[in-house]
Amino acid sequence: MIPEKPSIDGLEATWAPRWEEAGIYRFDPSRPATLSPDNPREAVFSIDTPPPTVSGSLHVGHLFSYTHTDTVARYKRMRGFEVFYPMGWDDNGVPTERRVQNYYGVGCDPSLPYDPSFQPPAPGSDGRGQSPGKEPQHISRPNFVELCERLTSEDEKAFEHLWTTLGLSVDWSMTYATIDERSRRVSQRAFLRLQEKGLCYHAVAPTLWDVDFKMAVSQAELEDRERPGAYYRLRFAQAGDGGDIEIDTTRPELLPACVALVAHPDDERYKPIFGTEAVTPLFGVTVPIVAHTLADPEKGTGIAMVCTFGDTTDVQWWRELGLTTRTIVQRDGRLGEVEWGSEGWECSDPSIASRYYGELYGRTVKQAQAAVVEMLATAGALCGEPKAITHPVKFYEKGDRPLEIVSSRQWFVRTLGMREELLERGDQLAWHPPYMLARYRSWVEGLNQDWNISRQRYFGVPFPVWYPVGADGSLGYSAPIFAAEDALPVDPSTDVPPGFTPDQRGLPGGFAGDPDVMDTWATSSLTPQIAGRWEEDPDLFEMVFPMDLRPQSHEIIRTWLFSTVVRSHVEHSSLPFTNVAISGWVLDPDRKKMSKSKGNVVTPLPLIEHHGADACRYWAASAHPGIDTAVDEGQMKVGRRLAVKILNASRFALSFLEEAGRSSAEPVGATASAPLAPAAPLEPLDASMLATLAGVVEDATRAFEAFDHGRALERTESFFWSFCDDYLELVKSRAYGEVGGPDDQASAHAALSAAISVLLRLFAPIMPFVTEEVWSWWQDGSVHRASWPDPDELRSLATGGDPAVLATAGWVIGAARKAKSEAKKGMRTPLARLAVFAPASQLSLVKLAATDIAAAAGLAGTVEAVEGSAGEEHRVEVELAEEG
RNA sequence: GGGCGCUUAGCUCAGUUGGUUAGAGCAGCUGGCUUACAACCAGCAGGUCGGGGGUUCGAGUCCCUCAGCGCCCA
Repeated sequence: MIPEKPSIDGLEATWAPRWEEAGIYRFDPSRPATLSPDNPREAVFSIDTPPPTVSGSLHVGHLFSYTHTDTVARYKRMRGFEVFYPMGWDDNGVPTERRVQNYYGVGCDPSLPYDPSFQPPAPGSDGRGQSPGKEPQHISRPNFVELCERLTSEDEKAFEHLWTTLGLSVDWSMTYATIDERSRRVSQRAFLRLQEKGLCYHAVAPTLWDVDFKMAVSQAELEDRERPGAYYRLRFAQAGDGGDIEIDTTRPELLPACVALVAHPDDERYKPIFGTEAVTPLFGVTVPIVAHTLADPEKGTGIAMVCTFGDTTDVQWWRELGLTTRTIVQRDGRLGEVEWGSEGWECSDPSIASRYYGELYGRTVKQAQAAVVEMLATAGALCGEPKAITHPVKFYEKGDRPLEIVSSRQWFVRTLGMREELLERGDQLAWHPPYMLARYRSWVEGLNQDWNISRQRYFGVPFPVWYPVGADGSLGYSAPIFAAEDALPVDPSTDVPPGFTPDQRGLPGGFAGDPDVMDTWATSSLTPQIAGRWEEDPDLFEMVFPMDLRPQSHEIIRTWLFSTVVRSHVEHSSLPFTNVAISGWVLDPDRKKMSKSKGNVVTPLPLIEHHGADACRYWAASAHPGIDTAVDEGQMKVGRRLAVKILNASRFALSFLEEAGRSSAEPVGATASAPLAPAAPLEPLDASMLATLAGVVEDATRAFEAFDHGRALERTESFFWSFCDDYLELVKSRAYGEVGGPDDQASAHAALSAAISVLLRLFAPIMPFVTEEVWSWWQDGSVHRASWPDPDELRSLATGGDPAVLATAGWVIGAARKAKSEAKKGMRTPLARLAVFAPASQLSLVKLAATDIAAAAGLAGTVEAVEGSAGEEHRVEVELAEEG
């Protein structure tokens, strides 16, 4: 049944619930074995969905990149694959934790036991928690996690609403969250496996540290930011003969932590003094003068002071040169206590050093810098004026103050040792677009520290580890107690290790839980294992792993992609997925990067409400893989117009079938279930159109196989518009039965229904709503479970079809339209004469469609075909009929 | 500092191994209520393909170089 006045408005609300009810996107684990008994894996297309951070806000970038993936999922489903397309929620991590703390006015204390009767304080009226200054209520980690789960389930609803309105074809029965029980179990199991393989270790080491979050940060979470600074030139004394050495530093406040001076081994200026010693100004500490190739002779005076620790180069020098450690910066970013003269802090005069240091103790690094500079100036150890510079400073990507490097106990994964293998894995992966591999390679090549997976936070997956408490109350870090795999997931803050009783917690001879949680990437690096139910549903895991597709954006290649490759490499000796499709960023309409601080973030739902989901998807799908794209409502309007056109053109083409008295059950379309078999051979024009369409199907198929939905759409769309402008106009009269006989009319009807059937299926992955709506008028089942069009089937229908016939006929009626338009007449104006001047080969094409051309052009007589000599320009002469 | 990408009409972008006169949409202009569509349709106009050099019978496309923008890494 074709509605009288079809509309694209409201299709989302109609179809999204019907799809869910009918379960047409449900993954059927029994089907792959039916499709491919020898290797069920081959019948599956699995997608490692990016779990969005649910405590973050909805962003038009979500609409953009998830549409890309959905077009591929829909395409593969139509190709006959059983598509595994779950959704995940990334709730684990710092953003959620902060939100919960503010919202409920609570703080987490992992030393507290779980309180089953705990009720959260009422959230603040504005959702921002308790009144400022009020001391947060301290609660146990499990209680805190419950609050996080309560709040994130609200956020998840907003995302789910967006996804269903957008028409994502995910299987909602497979949804996971990165903090749910399975994710915790999988993360802990994978951690224990790392431990067994010796690929994970626990150590006190220099650690990148955010002084506000009071949390370790991994190399992957670093961000360089250009900050103003200054070079201060400090005068050191040479030990012994009393000469001076001048060094430039941007961090004079670390002078008390100086452990050496370093210059390049080839630097002639310093060669003579390598192996000798220098004395620090103010504090009188004797430090060695050493050589290392990382010292830059061009920088400052070419000799630098090494402090523990000012930056990652200091760490490298300290490690490779075997230097001593003098720690002054504490975890709160303030300078800690130092007992000058004690072991490790030997100096020429402890009382002087203590006096100077007294000015610095307890201050922030920034305050200490001002103080130390003043003291240096007074002491005459500062050479000249500070030289202002702008330089890159390392920050935690979510942090506000520069990172410090402190010594702390952390869990590390041994990634440095597997650099070569990881580079090989990157080469084995199919990258779309291919050049994104370079980002992975440059990241892996630049690794300079093992992956720190522990975070001093609460809302994350705990380490399944306890430590024995010694008789003196100290923790036995060298003898950690690991949970048994079959007990997972555990929370060591409430669960008790094997062989202990709850009352032994924290007591000498008892145990204590590891207080840290895993880095959020340590969990999300396992999304293929979590979604695929690793070791919990082996049949499923076999069918979906390694995943076929990992869609993601380019800024998390070094985090999500890298860490997922690491986990799969060490646990499964394989890639976690075979293809990665990288989406570009969405830029604001002025092509600027969107950010909250700029206030230019566009939210997606209003766009869908205004333009329709198909229109928004059209805009998103128009983008090519990896290319940054500006929000363009103009393109959405174009998409909306296309959707309306699909509706109207289909209504027109299909109306002939209804008029001819066919029911929807009859074989009217070239579908797999009902292949079209016309009674007589098709008219040349009809066969030409279908042959052209067969080529379009091939192009679109090739594009989708390369994950290039933009190209597939472009080819389909451009054919569709010429189909509407030229073919529909040419065939109209014959389809109405105004010209030609019953066979000619039947040919038109057959070609129209075949074309609409194919076009709807080509558009279905991109515009699921309007195509489903039209499909429902005349076909059984969902277009999204129909088979992808087959070019060979189309060609067999269009036997002998020559695409040139339609192209030529279109050129001729285009000339007629142009003549009418230039004469400022309406398109219905009849023609007195239409003559085509062209070589014989082209004229024969014109003759094949002459009747349709005459009818479409409004020509009463016949088309004149005049053979031109070779080299003569092809042209069409048109005379309009006299008025009246 | 090293690397990657981009630069084509006023705007947003196509242009797949080099091959007729470089395409589309939007915006603009001129027309048309046409029996699918006026939230529509038809037509027109608009480009020395970032600059320079090279390879080639032939370059938007390949090579070199320079510039601008963006990103990645250090």
